[in-house]
Amino acid sequence: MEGPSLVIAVHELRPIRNKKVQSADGNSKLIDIAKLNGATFVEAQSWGKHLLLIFSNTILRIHFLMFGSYRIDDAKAERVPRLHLKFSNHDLYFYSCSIREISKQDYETYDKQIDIMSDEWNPQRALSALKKHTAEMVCDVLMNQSIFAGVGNIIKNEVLFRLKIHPEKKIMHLKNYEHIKLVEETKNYCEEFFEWKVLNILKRNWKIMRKKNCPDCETQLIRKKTGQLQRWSYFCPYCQPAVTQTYPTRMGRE
DNA sequence: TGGAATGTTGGAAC
DNA sequence: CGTTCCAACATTCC
Repeated sequence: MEGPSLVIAVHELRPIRNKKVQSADGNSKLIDIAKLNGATFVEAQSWGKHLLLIFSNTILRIHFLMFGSYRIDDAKAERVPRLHLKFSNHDLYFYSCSIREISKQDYETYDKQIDIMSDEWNPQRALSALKKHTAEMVCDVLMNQSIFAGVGNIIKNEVLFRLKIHPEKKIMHLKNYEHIKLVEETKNYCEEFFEWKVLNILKRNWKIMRKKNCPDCETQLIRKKTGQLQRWSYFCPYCQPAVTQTYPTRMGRE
């Protein structure tokens, strides 16, 4: 789950704000579930890919990783939730996610300026951070959660295609204007991701993610695990040429 | 239908 | 002891 989806989660949890936990259960091992009984759920907040549940007596940090999910009322059949909270008006379920309790001090170290979905997100900080990671591949830097908190693999691939940048290009090999575009377009795409996700039309707006051919030139896309993170990159070898590579022949032309 | 995939972590290995 | 690497986890989708 990527940053924009977390913002949606926060919104969906608004009706439960300031409600008392009537009962709590689940199979989460790392938290003291009993402690939540009788506590008041104050509100949810997000930071990057973290969902923070603020209670009267503690703060839980939820990370959905690849397969995590949540449900309001509509429990999944035959599945034990990591955490289930019963309120007077709703039931809240979290599945296959990582849940941890964090301290007030941990909470205060969250820096909104690097959360791509925050109103306080600071593009200048991201830009100067790029200059500290010049020897790294752009695919890794975009997914670096201490630079672009909330950016995930979908956003990475879609942004790089929009900018026609090869995922394995090093930051130092990008032009100055490309550095600026990278920061700007990542924010833009995140906002669009959010809108599409709300309307349930995210996937149909993917240009390159899990596609076979380039939407612009029909060239067969490359699908490769790239960078230190070894996450799947989808890219067009024609539209997003590598630094040293010679341009491949455009499909349909010789 | 099996394999791929919106991700991070903890600990082994060096 | 610091850094790097990789297995583990878990579930939906096509």
